Amino acid sequence: MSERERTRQDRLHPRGSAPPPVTLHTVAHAAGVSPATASRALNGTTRVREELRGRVLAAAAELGYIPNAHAQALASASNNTVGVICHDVSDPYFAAIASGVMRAAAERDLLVMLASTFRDQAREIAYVSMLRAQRARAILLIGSGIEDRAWERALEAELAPYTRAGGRVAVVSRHRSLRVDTVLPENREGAAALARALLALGHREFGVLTGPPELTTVADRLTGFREALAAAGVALPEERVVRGAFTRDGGHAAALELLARGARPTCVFAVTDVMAVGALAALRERGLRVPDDVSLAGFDDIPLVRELTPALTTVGLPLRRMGELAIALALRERSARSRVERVPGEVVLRASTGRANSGCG
Amino acid sequence: MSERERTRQDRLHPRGSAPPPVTLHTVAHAAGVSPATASRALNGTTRVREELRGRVLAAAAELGYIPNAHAQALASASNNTVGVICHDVSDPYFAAIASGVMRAAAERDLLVMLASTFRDQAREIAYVSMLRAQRARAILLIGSGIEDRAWERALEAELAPYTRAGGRVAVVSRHRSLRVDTVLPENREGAAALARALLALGHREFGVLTGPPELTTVADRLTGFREALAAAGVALPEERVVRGAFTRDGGHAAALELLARGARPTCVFAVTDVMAVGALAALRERGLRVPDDVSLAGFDDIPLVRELTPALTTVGLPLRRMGELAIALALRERSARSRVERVPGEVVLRASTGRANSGCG
DNA sequence: GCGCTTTCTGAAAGCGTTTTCGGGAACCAG
DNA sequence: CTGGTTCCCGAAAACGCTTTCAGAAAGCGC
Repeated sequence: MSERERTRQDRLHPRGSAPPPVTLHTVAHAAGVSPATASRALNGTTRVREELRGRVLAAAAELGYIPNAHAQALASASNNTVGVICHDVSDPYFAAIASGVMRAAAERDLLVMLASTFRDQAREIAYVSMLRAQRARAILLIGSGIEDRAWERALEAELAPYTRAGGRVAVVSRHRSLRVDTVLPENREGAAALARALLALGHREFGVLTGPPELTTVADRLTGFREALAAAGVALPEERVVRGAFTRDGGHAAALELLARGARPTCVFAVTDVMAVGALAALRERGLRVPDDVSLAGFDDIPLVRELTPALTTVGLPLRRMGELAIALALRERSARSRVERVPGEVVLRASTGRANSGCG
Repeated sequence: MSERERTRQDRLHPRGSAPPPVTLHTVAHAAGVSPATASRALNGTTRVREELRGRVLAAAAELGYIPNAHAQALASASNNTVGVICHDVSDPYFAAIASGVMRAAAERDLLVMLASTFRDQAREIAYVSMLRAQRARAILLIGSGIEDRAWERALEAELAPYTRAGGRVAVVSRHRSLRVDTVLPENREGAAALARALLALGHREFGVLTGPPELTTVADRLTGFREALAAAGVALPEERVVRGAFTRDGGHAAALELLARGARPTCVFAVTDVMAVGALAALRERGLRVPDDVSLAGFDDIPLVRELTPALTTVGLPLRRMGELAIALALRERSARSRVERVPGEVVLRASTGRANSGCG
């Protein structure tokens, strides 16, 4: 080891007690082979005499060698990380999907870099950029699709060079303005099915709690619900659909607003379970019993709604599954056209909905 | 550009349409400066003539240059990622802490690599190893502390070279066998305070639903609860504390078992909210009204317990805050001794607990 | 024993940055 | 003008790995 070689290390580990990092070079030296052979022995890319192979492995174990992923990535231009950008990890809906992603990633020995925009759009592009810098093998966007052309264009511009360079992109629960692989719940059909189920229970007077209309998830569910009602000849006056933030408190506020408008529906549909949770609390506060006075339904079937009293009627989505699908899609053999995996929702009737009660309010 | 230079690129981007990656070299060339100057202009590490600086920045923007994080990490031996290993991201308790970590990381422009062991110990060490390979600036362990010497020793052996090489380690909600920075809820004190509050409500007959005893979080809470009862001269017979899995269903099963043993406590304490959720369902199934027939209390104050009916009495922990603290701790000026940040729990009485009812069962 | 494959191995180039080092230009005082 | 600073900038080394390329060793038929 020449004198020159030490200078850099000294800089990096200024403390006197700095242990010399063990590199492939160290291992190779200890095993009495060249770094090239050591690399081959460790990675099994090429045949290497069994004896040497053993020596290398032993030396590596002995020295506690851990390859430098950065050097590997740099040299081989490959990498076992995927990036995930999530609308809001503290929302159970996205958390469940993310959890599915992580499980699938673990099975494939991938490391996931998870970022949450916490509902701040600007961060999304910033994160894409960071993940590009990391040369993530794939980038997954979970939720947060927004109908905003300028915005989408900017995002697309950021993504385009990435895919052109071989990166994979997939989105989950986000509308399809981006021409990438997509896992999409059948929001419209699900909401329609739910509406039909509620109609079958005899409901005719509905109230709807919805989120920001530029979120296409919201828009689709609203559309599906509306269409199904229309098909049955049931009106849904505009003042009966009230918009709130896409959160528990948003649902709470929206429900209050609905009642404040004097509406006395026999059934309330919140476009997400999270909003339904808030709505349930709001209805209670106003002295309404669910489902006796008013029925309540949500969408998503996040785990917690099963624990509510009454348990919430909703449209069930295989959240974890969706996350797994996204990874599978992104890592599958590359195809020219973007694929769409539609996942159906299943109406699950629970105690929060009952037969329509003629007398309410 | 010599002919030689193209060969590598061709291999990496085999498709004929492969665009030439834009590197620092490209930018420098376009700006008519050397890569060294381009690097300096971009990073602002050294003064560089304003005019050149402008040219470089313009060229970078024009070409859509994104630095290769791997090359940067390799060259500078620094890195802006932190690794987080979480006991189970799909558990609301850990998810909330992780969410705090992510928020804090975002503020510091750090990328987080999140891994979940999904309660499988073996994965923990494997992940530490992967994060070491990534040269993460810090590694955070969330939960999953287990009282198992052999195990802890193995983990310690994996961590030691990492910290020696300058890596930071912090743990959250995990007992202190590892000599690293720690964020620790005051489990014992919290449980004791809760016990006192319950005693004050007149309860004398308790049942306890607990998790795997080797999880020190569980053990500490149990101890605290027990001690407070003992201090008040109230007995807690062994058959009244039943052990279950550390999950919703574990709580459910444990509650059933408690009743099956013929116990008819006036108050049940589940060592975690998640278990309490299952317990609530179980009590209901057995026809017991909460809190009229039996009171129920948990620990953690995860968001969902506020939505239960009745809302759950529990010991509140600043979950997000704990995650933030962990990052702050890990990134703070290095100190020889490991620091411990103790976070107190606050008893929050909600509707699931009432005054002791002489007649129960 | 001689050429010709077939295996395996090592030297060295290369991945895309950062940082050291030294030199040239510009500046100031004398 | 000259000598000494001060500032900027470029050449080149270094980071730790993978992979190409070619050479050495071994096997084979003749």
